[in-house]
Amino acid sequence: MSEVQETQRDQAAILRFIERYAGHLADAGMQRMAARVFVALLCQDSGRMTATDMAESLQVSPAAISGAVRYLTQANMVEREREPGSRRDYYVVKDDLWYDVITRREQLIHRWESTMREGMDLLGENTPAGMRWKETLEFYAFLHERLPDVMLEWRERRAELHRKWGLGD
Amino acid sequence: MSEVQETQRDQAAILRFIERYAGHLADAGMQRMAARVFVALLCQDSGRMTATDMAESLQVSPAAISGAVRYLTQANMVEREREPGSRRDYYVVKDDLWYDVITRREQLIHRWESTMREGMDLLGENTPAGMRWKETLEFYAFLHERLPDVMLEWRERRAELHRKWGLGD
DNA sequence: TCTTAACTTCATGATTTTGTGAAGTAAGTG
DNA sequence: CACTTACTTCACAAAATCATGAAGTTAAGA
Repeated sequence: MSEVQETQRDQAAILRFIERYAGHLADAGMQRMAARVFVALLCQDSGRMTATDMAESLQVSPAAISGAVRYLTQANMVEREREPGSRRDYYVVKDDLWYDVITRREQLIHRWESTMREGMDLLGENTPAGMRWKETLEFYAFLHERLPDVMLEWRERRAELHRKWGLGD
Repeated sequence: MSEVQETQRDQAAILRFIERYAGHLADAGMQRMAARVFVALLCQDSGRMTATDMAESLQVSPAAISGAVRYLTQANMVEREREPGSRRDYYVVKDDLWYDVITRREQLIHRWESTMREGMDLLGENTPAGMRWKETLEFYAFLHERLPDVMLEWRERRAELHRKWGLGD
């Protein structure tokens, strides 16, 4: 036990952690494999991995990785990078990850607006049910209006933390 | 066409709307049947329905409703009410629905904290990967701290709208 | 007490989702 | 111009999820 270097990581434990946290994300509606890949990426110091690395460390087929990274890039949670003169794709998590994730999700919800408006019209704008949808539209408008400020506030807090942690922004 | 009363609702269209909006919620990770039941409830003037009503209007079995309302009550999106001296359960959506839904979801995420902390420790608090989880913990702490204010702000905005719409708060 | 209505639970079948292996495409490398 | 590596697509099988009917439970009402 004492012979193990302190900086050496317990890979098995990290894999279990990946499964556990990916499970949380899956509970919240994310595809399981995409969640695994995403969390695995978050556990890399570099925040970068090739598809081959992922397949190997998660013990799944390259095909599964292919599907997962398509989901993640479409959801804008991960970016694909290719070094010139190489066939190897690197997938990388953004620097200010949560800013992007939240902003994205808000945009998704914003696309439900037209459906809600239709519901309101069908039920009648001045009926109790119609007004419930009207209020819902107002709620999403409120979020759409207010969230950017809050996320900006986060950016400031984050910059401050990085200063404190000696990361030089 | 002109013989139809203006206040009469197009039930078929409303059912299609229910399916459509429930589909959005399902995309966001909610169980399909629970989403249907929830949206159906939102389309009632009273915001209340019995399980039997739901089964009938959505054309599904009582068993499916039973499962869906269990999900919804556990997720605190809907409340069960029983009138004394009756065997009929009414399910009802809260008045300030979105306040509760958002607050709930935030609480759910808060429960992931211990998992995240474990990840941070496994990776080493001072490694780049460990610091990413540290930052994530800070982000959720930020939300936990900031969201209540924002939702309170929503309550004020809502009260104002209700005044404008003549709903007397 | 017996009947009936309201709801739940459970086993089952159907559908959907997920991950795989195999085949295919594309792009560096010798 | 072949060879190899990196990745994607596709058909299929395994697994998970979903909704149902049937049986069970509880409680009101006769």
